[in-house]
Amino acid sequence: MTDKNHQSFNRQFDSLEEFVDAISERLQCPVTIEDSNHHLLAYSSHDDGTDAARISTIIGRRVPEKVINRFWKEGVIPTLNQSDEPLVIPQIHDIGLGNRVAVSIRKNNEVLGYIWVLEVGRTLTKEDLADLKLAASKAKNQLLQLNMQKKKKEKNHQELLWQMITGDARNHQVISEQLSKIGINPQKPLAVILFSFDVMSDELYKKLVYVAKTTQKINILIQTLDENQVVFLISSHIQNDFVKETKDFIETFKTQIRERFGISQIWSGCGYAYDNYEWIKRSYDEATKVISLKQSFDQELKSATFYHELGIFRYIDILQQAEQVEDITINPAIRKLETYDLEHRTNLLETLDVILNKDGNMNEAAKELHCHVNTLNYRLKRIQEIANIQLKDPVQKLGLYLDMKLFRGR
Amino acid sequence: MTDKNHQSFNRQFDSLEEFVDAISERLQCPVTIEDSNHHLLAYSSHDDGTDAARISTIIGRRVPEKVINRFWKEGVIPTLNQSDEPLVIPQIHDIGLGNRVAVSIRKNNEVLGYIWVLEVGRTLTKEDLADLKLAASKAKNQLLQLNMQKKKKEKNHQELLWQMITGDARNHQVISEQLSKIGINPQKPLAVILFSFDVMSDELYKKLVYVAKTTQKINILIQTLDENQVVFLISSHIQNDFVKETKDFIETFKTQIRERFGISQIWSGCGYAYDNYEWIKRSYDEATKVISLKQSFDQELKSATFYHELGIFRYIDILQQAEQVEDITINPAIRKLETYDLEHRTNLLETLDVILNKDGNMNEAAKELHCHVNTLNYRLKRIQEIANIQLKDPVQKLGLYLDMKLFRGR
DNA sequence: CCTCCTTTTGTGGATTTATACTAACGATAT
DNA sequence: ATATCGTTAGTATAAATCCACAAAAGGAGG
Repeated sequence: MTDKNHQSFNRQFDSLEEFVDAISERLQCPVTIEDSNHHLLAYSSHDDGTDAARISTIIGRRVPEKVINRFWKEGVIPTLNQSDEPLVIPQIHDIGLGNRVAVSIRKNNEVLGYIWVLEVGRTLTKEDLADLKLAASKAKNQLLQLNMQKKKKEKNHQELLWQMITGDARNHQVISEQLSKIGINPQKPLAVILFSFDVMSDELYKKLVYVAKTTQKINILIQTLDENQVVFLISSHIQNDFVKETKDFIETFKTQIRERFGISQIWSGCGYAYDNYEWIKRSYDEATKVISLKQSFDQELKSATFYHELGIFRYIDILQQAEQVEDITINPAIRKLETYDLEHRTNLLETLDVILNKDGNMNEAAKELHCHVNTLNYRLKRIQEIANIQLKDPVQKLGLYLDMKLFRGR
Repeated sequence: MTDKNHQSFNRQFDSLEEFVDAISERLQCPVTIEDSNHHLLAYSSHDDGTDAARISTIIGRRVPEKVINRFWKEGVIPTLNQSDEPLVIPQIHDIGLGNRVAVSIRKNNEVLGYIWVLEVGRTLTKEDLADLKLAASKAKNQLLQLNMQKKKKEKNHQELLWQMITGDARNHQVISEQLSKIGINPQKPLAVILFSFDVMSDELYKKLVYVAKTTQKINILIQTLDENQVVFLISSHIQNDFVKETKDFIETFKTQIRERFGISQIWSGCGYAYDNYEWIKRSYDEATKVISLKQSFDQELKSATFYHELGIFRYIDILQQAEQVEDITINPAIRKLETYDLEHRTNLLETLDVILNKDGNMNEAAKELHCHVNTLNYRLKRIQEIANIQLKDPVQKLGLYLDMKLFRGR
């Protein structure tokens, strides 16, 4: 490294832009600095050749999701996260990435961001790489400062989120103003998503937020941690797209958490998106209920993400409480089937349960029970005879369905 | 009338049997005496010729239901009830009735019973008829005495019934013993049937009990009146037959009340039949709930008679109460359809309701809505788009069904 | 052992249901 | 007026469901 360069990295920079230009000048290549979430912090201005990925990054002010994802799959980001050495990355043509070199900006073990150098026209020498490493260590101070501001801001955001979900902030107007004050002005319906984990740590939480924010499938306004639960406040565009996009997000999120960190036991739930911000608490409560009910009825609710998809199970706990108080007897039909099953070593009650779960679709039910459709039809006939019920009558059918669920809960 | 005869009717008779033999002797025909419910009280012993109906009556200790029914249809019994004149009834061959003469035994306007004279070998003269009328007036005293015993017995019965349905008598053993004490020893499951009327009077109550007892479709152990409601304690044979027979009884009962007294607004309900007599109160409560729910959901529950046939509606009121307390919002799907209906002058909400009531049977639903099946399919598709729901998912479908019912209750 | 009863599985044919495509109509906007 | 959209029906065809019947397997009890 030359003295000149050494000095140039040591001097005071007014801004990150000046700094990135200095690196670019030294290496004679386009340079980009990102934060730990791959959001663009600064990019060198005097760039002759730039690849598609860099253009997208600059335009979108963040690295495109598919690029991040690819870097994860290729092991690039994990490697960067684990060392402060520059990493040479060969070009990946199909997503428009030229040859580049990257290094993480870090304080001890915490990654604060990344410097990316695009190798345009030349290949970096060992000396260049050493200087790049030096530059990364110099960038640390700048990013630390930014990071502290960000953390402070986030604290404010989180406090507001807590006020909203605990019901402390009750007035739509007030909430809206406070959101504006901290730079969030959605003018859109807001909803709460929850993810619940078996274990939780500060480190894991950071990873989760990182993944959630980098999937870019959805607009996360505020996030926070509540014991083992991650709370996201999100904004929707149009109601219908919102549902689809959110489901997509949750799907991707879970997949990536599983692939990248090997965690597959994740419960998720999402409340309605409400225009009126008074109801964000309700959205949170709904998301909570989704999770707790999915934990109790994982089979029945495995395709449910939203509160409205809980269907009949929204009422289950109300009824269970009332049942206990009023001491209503178990439906005699169920009791009779139970007795019959015991006496004849049959499984009519389970059969009925499956039929009800499949809403009378005998083919599906037969598949699940590994028996012939006709067998199932025969059993159904017997069930109706024995239990003295009429499944053709929707009223009785629904009643039995509920009874079965309530019955199971004992 | 001869002095001899006159005297013979005036003398003291030790029993109704002696009395009926005296009439038979005088008229030279078989004679039968029934109480007001057509139960056999006495019959003449020295009978040469007897028709099928009389044999059945004597064997069964009461007049067969089809005979009673026929006499009502022919206007015989109404006529007898309205006058104290003997009535000559031509033979009705198809139910085995020969020629006969009947007269009501009455005290003022109250009918206490009937005397039947079978015209075997001879036809009664005017003089015979006058003597028969005299005999009827003499029988009054005997029947009045019987009637008073019966009423007293009934009072005891009713008191026990009240103890059971109010829960005063809690112990199975005790109830069973008390039933035995008053001559009822069913050793069978017992249930409560209720009939509720818009108006009620002592006279109507008597008529109702008369009809209920004479249909002979079911074994009524005790009956009583509770404001506008008639309460029957009934015993069952086998569970399955019980349901069928009871439904049959209720059907017949309502038909006859309508045909004979022109009353068609009748609510009915029946509780389970319980082995354990502690639960007779529960049977009563169930019957009460059947009636009140049928009054609220007459369309949905028009085929329901028994508590177990209430299906999902058993839970409706629990949920409605909880809804009020917790102030749960109306399902957004319903709200959206409502809005859409208003803006486009459509009936999607009603359409959904019918589809749900018909449990997804599009043909039936189309019939009810007077539209083409394809139209309905199209509407369903639109409904699912607009409301963002998925009726293929049974969980959502059931949830919506409940929401619609709860929603309607506002 | 056989017999009776329940249960399972299979077959064939009638009926119902699902789906795609099309014609037609009326309201609304251009 | 013309085009477009949402709506209603009709037809045709494939898919499924339903139903009656029969063969066969397994168990309980004599």
